[in-house]
Amino acid sequence: MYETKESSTNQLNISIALNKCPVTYTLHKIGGRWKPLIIYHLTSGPLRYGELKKAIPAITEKMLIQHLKELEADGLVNRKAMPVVPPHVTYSLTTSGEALAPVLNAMAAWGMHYSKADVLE
Amino acid sequence: MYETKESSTNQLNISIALNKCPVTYTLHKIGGRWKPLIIYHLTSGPLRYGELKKAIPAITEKMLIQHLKELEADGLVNRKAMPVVPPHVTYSLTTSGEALAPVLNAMAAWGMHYSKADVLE
DNA sequence: ACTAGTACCTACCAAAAAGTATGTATCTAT
DNA sequence: ATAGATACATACTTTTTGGTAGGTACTAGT
Repeated sequence: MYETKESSTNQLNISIALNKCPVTYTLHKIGGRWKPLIIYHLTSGPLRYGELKKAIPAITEKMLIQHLKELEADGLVNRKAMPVVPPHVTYSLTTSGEALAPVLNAMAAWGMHYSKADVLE
Repeated sequence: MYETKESSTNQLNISIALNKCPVTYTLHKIGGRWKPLIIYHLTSGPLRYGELKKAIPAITEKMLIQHLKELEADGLVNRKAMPVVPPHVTYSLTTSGEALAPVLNAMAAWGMHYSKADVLE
């Protein structure tokens, strides 16, 4: 009939793909719904949490902060908190975050070229 | 307490992100677990279904064919079936699929550089 | 005492992506 | 008649990602 494995291979497969393919690795780091946009906005300089929120109106605070935490944990983004009240926190790209520029440019170029009349799908 | 919206904004947000960000668009096209690997294997020339399967042992047939269908629908991959028995089907990159090369190269370069001692996470 | 401002946190739920198991068609060779 | 080869299809489940709704802390200003 139908038996299910105790532990799925999902996590395993992630690391297989990560190990086999540096592209998958990169994809894994920038692959959240709003991560490219966040990184893009930070390329022109550090921004405060609230400024990022304003720059990406459709994002919820939960997703914004979740993505920021992940980007920070992945070493792409720096968080700098000033111990004042009300809080003042700025986010900026790290060296490896800035090194993504050529990647993002290549992706943007391809995307702009091949998304003609296709975006509304 | 807890009320739920009739229709979630998930789909809406996808298209917002896609429209705002060509990088997100590109990400959307190559963003399946095994898609980069599939595309990579096709860069050296057309392959049969079974050859792709052998090239990526960890992938299940369901995911392989699902990704191939999506890549085909997205215009990145061509499917050519010979009406013989047993079936003989080859997959190859389209022009836009081949145009991903610089994107994948940039991603691979970044990935290889920044994944040192990090892959085992 | 109360409100405003900033940057979060958390419990819960929904939707999407990935994985498991099994089945199908067709012809050739045995 | 049966098995082998090839390229799928499909029903169902699990895992991950994203969204909703609400709350917190801390101080300054009124």
